[in-house]
Amino acid sequence: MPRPDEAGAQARLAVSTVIFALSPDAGAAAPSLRIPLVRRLREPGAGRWALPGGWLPVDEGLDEAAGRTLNETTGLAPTYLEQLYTFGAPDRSPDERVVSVVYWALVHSDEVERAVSDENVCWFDEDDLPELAFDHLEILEYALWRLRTKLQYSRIAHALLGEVFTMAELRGVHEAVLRTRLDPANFRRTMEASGTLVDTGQRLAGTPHRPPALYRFDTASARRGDPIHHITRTRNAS
Amino acid sequence: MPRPDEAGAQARLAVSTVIFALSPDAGAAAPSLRIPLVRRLREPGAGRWALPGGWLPVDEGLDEAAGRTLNETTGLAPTYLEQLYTFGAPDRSPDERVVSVVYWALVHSDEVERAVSDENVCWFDEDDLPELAFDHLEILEYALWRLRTKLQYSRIAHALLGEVFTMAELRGVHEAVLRTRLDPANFRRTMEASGTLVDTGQRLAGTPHRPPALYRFDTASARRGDPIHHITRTRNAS
DNA sequence: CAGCTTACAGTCATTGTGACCTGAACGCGA
DNA sequence: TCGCGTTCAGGTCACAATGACTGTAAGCTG
Repeated sequence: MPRPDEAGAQARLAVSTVIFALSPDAGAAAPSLRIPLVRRLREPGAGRWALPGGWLPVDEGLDEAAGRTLNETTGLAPTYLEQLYTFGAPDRSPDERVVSVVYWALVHSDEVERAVSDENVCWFDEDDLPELAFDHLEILEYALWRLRTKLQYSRIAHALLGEVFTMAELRGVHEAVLRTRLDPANFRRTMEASGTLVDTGQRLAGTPHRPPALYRFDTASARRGDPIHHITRTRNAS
Repeated sequence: MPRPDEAGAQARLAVSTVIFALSPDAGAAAPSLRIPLVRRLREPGAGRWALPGGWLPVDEGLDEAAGRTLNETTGLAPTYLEQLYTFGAPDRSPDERVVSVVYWALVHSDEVERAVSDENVCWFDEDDLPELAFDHLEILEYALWRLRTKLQYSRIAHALLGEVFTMAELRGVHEAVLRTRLDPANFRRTMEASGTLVDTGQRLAGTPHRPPALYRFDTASARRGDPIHHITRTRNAS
């Protein structure tokens, strides 16, 4: 790292997070992706919706700042948090130069109901987004692309579900994210071959049909691939 | 983007780049990956080797700053430049808080000879690295992982070669990066099926054996995949 | 021209995957 | 109680992709 040449004007560092969850109405219809946004109260961009975030304190790490600001503004505790990209075009904010380190997060569907529900914090459906502030729409679309891409080679769908889940629920996550129908038999075969699922032995009772098996994600087998470690928190209170 | 809560201490923003090229001794032995590093002249970390980079000016974009600092310190003009990751642990620099937006770049092998050759700018072999300053070793290893991973699903090997190349040269790039032997016939079949190569019709004369065909990369077919656009410059003078 | 090396083309077996089928297990209504 | 419908769960079949291998063509050297 070089030495500061001058003590003059400098870009400000912000941290923002794109949060994904599934719509809780998992009853009959297919679930859809939802994203919480916060309404901006101050200029620039007052009134518009924006990604939750905040300025980076001098003594806080990037991952910690992303998790904290996300929790402070939405009350959510993510199960998956990963750095997405750093956006720093000189004109992305009208007044001053702002560089945003953007993260993306996945939260359990049952966590959504415990989230802050405010007139300034609102959940939007993936294809029913409002007008966003700054370049946040571009950021959100990039995060969506990354989620869809990573779902196909990594095993992150469990981060959108609860502790245990049925094969049909897991398939529903893939179908909702990828926006396509998947063959139940082939999906089962692929997931069982991946070795990341553990059959709990339990079965979900009360269904009008044959009770499905309940699975758990094998945390031991998930530690390969990306060398940058991702935060996979157990839920903590805000 | 929120409003500054205080005008107090703030992290400084730096931009660094991990540059990859192949060793020019493409005569007989297999080429190897080489990385240019610069010697730090000032504290902290004076005397150690570090990634080329510099502070981010207020009015310059991230991509532009990465390309400029890379060119100023090494004299290189990269053919491929992509953002890698942003490193911002609070203790990664001893004195002040520094957040580094790190890029990775590929340069043509013939570009290496035009590069600055200084006692403060030196090329190191991939497995003969010196002691690096700060967390730059961790950064470099992550960039290496990304290069190896991306080479297998994207077509970026041409960025390490010249304008035209033989199939054996292209295979040599893959073998050098992936550190493994590849079957010539299967490699040819895979590359021809990818549709990214164009036969120039010319053949490389002067070889002691059957003259190989010269290929060119099909720039039109390379525009798919990652929605974040990468800089693919034509070479420009420093 | 013999002999060598590399370029390039083709074959065969294995594997992964999409499409489809069949039986099993449950609740529900007649 | 007994079909009956629905979903779970395990299987087969066909095709594409790929690794291992063999064969032929085209240049140079002695």
